[in-house]
Amino acid sequence: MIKLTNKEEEVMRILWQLEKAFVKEILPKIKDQKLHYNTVSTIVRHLEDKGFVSHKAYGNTHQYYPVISKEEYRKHIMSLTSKRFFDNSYKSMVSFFAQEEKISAKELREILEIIEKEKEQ
Amino acid sequence: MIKLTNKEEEVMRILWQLEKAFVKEILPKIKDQKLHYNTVSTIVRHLEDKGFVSHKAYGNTHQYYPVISKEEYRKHIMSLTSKRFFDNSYKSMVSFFAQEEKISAKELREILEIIEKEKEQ
DNA sequence: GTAGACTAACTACTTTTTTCGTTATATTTG
DNA sequence: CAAATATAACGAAAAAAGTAGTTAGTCTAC
Repeated sequence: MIKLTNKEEEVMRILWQLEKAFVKEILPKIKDQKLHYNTVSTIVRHLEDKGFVSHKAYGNTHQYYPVISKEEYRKHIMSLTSKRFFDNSYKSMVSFFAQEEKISAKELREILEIIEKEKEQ
Repeated sequence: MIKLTNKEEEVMRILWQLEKAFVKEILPKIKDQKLHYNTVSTIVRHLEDKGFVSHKAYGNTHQYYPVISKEEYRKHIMSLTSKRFFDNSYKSMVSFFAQEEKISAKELREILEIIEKEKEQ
């Protein structure tokens, strides 16, 4: 999977949230910064070139939607992150969260319960 | 904390691994690509400007070492990632790993045990 | 001490990413 | 249909990141 630039990733997150959107709907969702309409339009077209989004045309205006799902991309990103910072071990990543108290024993137990239930079926 | 570029991050990972290094020791550790000595030297100096590394001079040559620890940076990166892709919830990140079978029930239980042991003390 | 090897600093060029002006086309309103 | 408005596409400028040549200084070995 091709790496997205920062701005491309930001627009993708907006598209995942909105599910489908016109450029002018994406525009006000961009944080920290007021971008030009054409800037966003260009970014979206780049995303289309890279195969991350597609569009449905209504006359002259395009409604864009994700082709790559948030789940697929997350998987890819987390795989990179685990490689880069945790010796490719998700277990050590989760241990790290536990040590940093980003996740509690209670939450871990809740997740465990869900897994075990699924196994039974 | 300032965001590092891709190459800067790669060099930081090498410095975290080596703990301290001269440019010529970093050079052969760079993957996928043969970089020019000066390129790496420039990257390291950028890292110094950004406050991520410092150096000890031996005459004219500099031995560089991390000032920001791997743990600090990981914390920062994981916080960003959880915000961007998991609605700021580490629990849903870990659930995601479980669903994708990146981590097993057994491993989760092992982590749990460690936490609970620590609590007792 | 002088030639050769090595290094950091500086500088400039290249590539990638981000930004937006211009244009052409379509749509809406009167 | 004409004027006003909106949009996509294009293209190019600006900014950021990546790369490496040149220079000047230091060290080493003769």
